[in-house]
Amino acid sequence: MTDGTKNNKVNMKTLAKVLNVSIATISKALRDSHDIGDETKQRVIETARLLHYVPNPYASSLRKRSSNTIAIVIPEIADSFFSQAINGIESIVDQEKYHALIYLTHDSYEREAQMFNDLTSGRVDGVLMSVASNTKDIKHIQDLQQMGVPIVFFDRVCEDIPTAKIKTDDFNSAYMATRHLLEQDCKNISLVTIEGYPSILQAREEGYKKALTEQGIKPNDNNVISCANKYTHDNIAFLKQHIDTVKPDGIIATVEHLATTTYLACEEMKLNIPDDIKVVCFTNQITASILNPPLTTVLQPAYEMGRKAAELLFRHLSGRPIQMERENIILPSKLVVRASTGTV
Amino acid sequence: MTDGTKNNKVNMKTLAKVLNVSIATISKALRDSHDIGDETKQRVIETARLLHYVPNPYASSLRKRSSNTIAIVIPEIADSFFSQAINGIESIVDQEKYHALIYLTHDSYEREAQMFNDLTSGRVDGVLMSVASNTKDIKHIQDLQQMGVPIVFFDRVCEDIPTAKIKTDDFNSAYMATRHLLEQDCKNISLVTIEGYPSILQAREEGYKKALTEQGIKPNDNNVISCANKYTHDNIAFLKQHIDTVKPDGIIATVEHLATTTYLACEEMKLNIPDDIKVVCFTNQITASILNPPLTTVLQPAYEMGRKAAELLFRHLSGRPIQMERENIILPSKLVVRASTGTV
DNA sequence: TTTATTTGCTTAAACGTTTACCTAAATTTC
DNA sequence: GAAATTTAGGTAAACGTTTAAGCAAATAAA
Repeated sequence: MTDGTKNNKVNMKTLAKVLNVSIATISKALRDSHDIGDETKQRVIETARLLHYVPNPYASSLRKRSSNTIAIVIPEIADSFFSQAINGIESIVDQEKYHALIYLTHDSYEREAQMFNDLTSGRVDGVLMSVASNTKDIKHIQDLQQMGVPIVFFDRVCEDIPTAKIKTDDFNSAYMATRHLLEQDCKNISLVTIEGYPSILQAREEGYKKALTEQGIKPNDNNVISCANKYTHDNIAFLKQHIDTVKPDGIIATVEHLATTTYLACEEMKLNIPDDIKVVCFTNQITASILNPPLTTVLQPAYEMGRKAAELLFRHLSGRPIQMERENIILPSKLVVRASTGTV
Repeated sequence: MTDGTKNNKVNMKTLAKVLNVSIATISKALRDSHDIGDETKQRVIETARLLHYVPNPYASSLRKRSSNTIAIVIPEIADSFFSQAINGIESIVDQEKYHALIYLTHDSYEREAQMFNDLTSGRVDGVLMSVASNTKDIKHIQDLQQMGVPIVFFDRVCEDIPTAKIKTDDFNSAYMATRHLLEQDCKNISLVTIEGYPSILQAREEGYKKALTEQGIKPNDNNVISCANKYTHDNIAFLKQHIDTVKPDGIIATVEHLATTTYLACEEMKLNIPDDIKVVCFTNQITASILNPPLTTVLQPAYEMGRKAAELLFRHLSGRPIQMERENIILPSKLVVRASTGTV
């Protein structure tokens, strides 16, 4: 049976035999080495094309001790921020003719540590990552870095690792969001966040508190509620209970999936947004503008952050390394005001 | 300077030296070969752990001619369907201790063909893919398959390639969606779709037409409008013009980003959904239920499709290959009725 | 002319595994 | 107790590249 089994793979040996030159000549010709004459180069390139030669990446990586591959390590993917960030990353990876391995930690430290241990093998030339929210012990990250693998953090950075970081101004945008609610006459603003506390959520909480304090409002721990970090009905019930007891007139939801949670909780409680309660959410969902009512959002520059992170990594990778730890870039988020925080 | 340069990498040679055995013994011990005594195995495993030995994947892949890696080739990623599908895929990839390379075609045949040409190198053991909408020439796919690389299609399948396919019932769900609109008394239903026509959109169009025909309504080409396949303001203008001239009382939007387009077009034209015009959209966005008004959707089993596709691929990969071309799985989509198609 | 340099290619080792084949000792079988 | 088998390892080749080192012929410099 003439089935599709891995057949007649053409490699450098094949080309060498066909052209009656050495394997080294093939290799050098294809890499456009100065060692090889123009005419020979042309002949090699031509027959390589003719025979559909494609270099074996594993042989090449083994020998060169570099893989033309990076890892993208993120908590989750079904999230507008991360999928848009990947788009940004991909735009650079593609341009650099690199390859991207994708790893989801599901926000678990254990998985993250395990993945990092694997990456220790030399599988990738660099890592772009958003750390898991419950990662406290950072030894796995330090270990990988010590092996010489460059890491660039984006969004959920790890402050204790000296390397490039692409962040957005979480503190400030939470501050602005809270200010906005205060200006809309909210007196009792709750922050709906998630447990585990990645540092960005910490920053958002602090921005929120700063805005309150500035207005002479003493932040109350009862106004901060921590949900599970996934979209679940339990969160809705939990939030309803919070609203019932604390009776906030404004809510800041710190992560994307809490938008739906908040809206559904309000709907079930027959609370009108924005009349009874005003809502702002950190989200990149394009549907924000067609929600009921349109949702005021803190929009993160996801694509740009991914792109910038990748750019930095490749700048470090190609040519001489740069001083990664000095790159600490903050791209601004944007408060997009819509009907959920007032009459438009 | 004691900086983090690729240092003291511990490999099998190191272990062999430390334990005073041959490299072969190390290799066999770690793979739990029958050739090695239990005591030696333990010693090897122990020191490997102690010295943080992690096998070099490139050496291993080169020698074994298999990579423990698959490719995920999809048109785009900032789309709920695809990101949820990736979640499903990842659940299996992780379990099988495989690695996943991600490639975005941006719906371009040229990119897709180029990627497939690269994959010819043996970089991956298998491919999970959703084909680009403008892919007509399928030689690149055939070539890869002929090299012995198994391919599983999901969602946007290529019917002419004999291999496993995971689809959803596009024809039927479009039929059901149209029926639903008809039952809600729509008389003039438009289909808003995209140019390029992947086969699934073809199926959706046919389901739509079937439902109309059944009700004695002759499908009119004027009722089918093709937008650009990305979220753009031009699409909104284009759709507004369509609504203005054709005056549909029902709209079926065949891809996710057209939901926002449709809602915004209606809003700008001061058309009330569902009173003036009813809307159904194929989308997996969780915000559908909190839109203004909540959107009736055709919800695809994205996670399950990704998972199933990966399962099939790995069933083929591990153990004896299966008859891939006989696997043609159809997972049902679900029509979730909400306020956008009537009074709830 | 002789010597130095450049050009264009070859040889062979290396990257870190895996595995077919070999071997010597220990054990079993008869 | 001799022969057969099993056990526990070792040797070396192979996977497909890249590259340092070498070398003969051609060219340039002296």
